[in-house]
Amino acid sequence: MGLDACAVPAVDPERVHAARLRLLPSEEAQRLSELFRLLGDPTRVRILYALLEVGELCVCDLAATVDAPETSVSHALRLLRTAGIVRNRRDGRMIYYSLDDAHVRILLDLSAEHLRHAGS
Amino acid sequence: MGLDACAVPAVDPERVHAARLRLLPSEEAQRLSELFRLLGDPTRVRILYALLEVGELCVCDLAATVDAPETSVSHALRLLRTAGIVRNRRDGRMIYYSLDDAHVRILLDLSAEHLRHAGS
DNA sequence: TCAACAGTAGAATAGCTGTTCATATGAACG
DNA sequence: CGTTCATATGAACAGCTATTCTACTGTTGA
Repeated sequence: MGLDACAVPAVDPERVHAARLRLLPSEEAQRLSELFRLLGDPTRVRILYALLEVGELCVCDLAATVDAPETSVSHALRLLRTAGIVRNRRDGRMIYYSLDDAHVRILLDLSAEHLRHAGS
Repeated sequence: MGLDACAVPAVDPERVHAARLRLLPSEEAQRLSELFRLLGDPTRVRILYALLEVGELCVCDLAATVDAPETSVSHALRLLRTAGIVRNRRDGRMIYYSLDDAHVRILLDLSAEHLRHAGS
């Protein structure tokens, strides 16, 4: 069914074929890796956990919380916002951020849980 | 309790203090982000999903499965092995890889599940 | 209207990262 | 032994990315 375009010689073609049938499509792997990549930065992870714990914070308080310069936090937030992971709301001169993705929230929750229980 | 070292002015110091108390330690944020960073590459994600589905594959068959050059796959596997995410086993001239981290397995499972159900 | 403030946006830079090529290891097999 | 096969390793290079500095926008309040 047109799944064979491998330029690499296989040792066990049968197993490879089975694997390729069950493997997630490369487009989804792409999207998933992009999500993980966004979580792959200490500042962004701390920002997300702060939002997970507190619910909503303005940029200034987020910066104070994760102890990073405001500009840096703002840049991080833009990436997360573009990806639909966080959402913002203006109130006066302040802009409040919060989580906006149930998927990510579960991922963070699960990971925090495992950090607490496992050594690694 | 020595949690205050923020060079950033806070608007709502009380909320910031509460957030800082509940925030995961920066060392754990570091480790967690390193894990996510390893998952933040399409080739590595596909390798891991192939192993998740099939259980065990040699480098050659992994390369055929994810359709990437063997050298590239080998490099990716070294990163994952160093991080304790995969394990290898020699059998003759072939080396078989498999998942070696329950935490990561759950993360992958959960993410695949959400990819199937949600649009994003 | 003007100054102060919260945040955004852009450019520049330095460090990291994935890929590729070339070479090395180590096991099988004649 | 020597060749072949499966994989690992190291170096080099190009592209990406996080950070910083600077300048800008939009809001408040006098």
